[in-house]
Amino acid sequence: MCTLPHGGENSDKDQAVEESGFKKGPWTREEDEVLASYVSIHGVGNWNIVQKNTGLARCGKSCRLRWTNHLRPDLKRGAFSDEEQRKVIELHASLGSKWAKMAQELPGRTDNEIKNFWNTRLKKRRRLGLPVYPDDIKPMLNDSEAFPLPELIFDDCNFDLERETLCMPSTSFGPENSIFEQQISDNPIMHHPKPISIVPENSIFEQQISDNPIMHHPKPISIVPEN
DNA sequence: AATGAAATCAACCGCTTTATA
DNA sequence: TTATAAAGCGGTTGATTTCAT
Repeated sequence: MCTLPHGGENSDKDQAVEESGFKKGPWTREEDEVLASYVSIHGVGNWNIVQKNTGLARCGKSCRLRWTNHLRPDLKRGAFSDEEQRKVIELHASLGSKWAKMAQELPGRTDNEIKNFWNTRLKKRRRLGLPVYPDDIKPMLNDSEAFPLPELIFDDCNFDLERETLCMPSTSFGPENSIFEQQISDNPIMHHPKPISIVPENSIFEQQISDNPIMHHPKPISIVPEN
């Protein structure tokens, strides 16, 4: 593990290299290029030897995270579509805070993205006193599992996904969830889509692919497990 | 235009799970 | 079977950006 002592950072964060020899903080374009090139040749995994083989001053954990969240060629980027938002809500209702599992159902999205999206949304809606779920989605988990913080939640409100507005509050919610189970079987959105490969416009990867011949990936990477 | 608040995003930390010798 | 390393995961933080006043 690349755990580092607290409070030991240099003032120049970008250039800071800790006692352990590993650098922290934002990745530079050059570091991204080194890591992406390495992965294109050797594939993913064995993150701890990346540093040894490339000279990157990053621990394996940091390399894995950077690849997973930013350099993977199949990442979507950009705002979540209405459909994706809806799916995140549905998945959260059924899984709770299982971000990695949720990411498996949303091709091109990372667990970190989904987590950030959800936390932002949750915070906003709590502040506005709006229900976390639209009225047609009931959480399968009990309140404390779905929402660790104590919270007054209105339910059975008509929720406009686009405008995020509360239309008509009525009753409180309970743990019953038969409606949701029905939705999973009825709703085509809930069936796993096929993995797609997208290279985001203006991404580092796009540029590398066009600039660098070794960036033509020998191994397609799927983030969605085969069913 | 300046400023503070809110939102967003990237990255780290620490714990858990899985793989391997 | 056990110990260790590696990988995975969720929570959290802090920097930056955007928005409102």
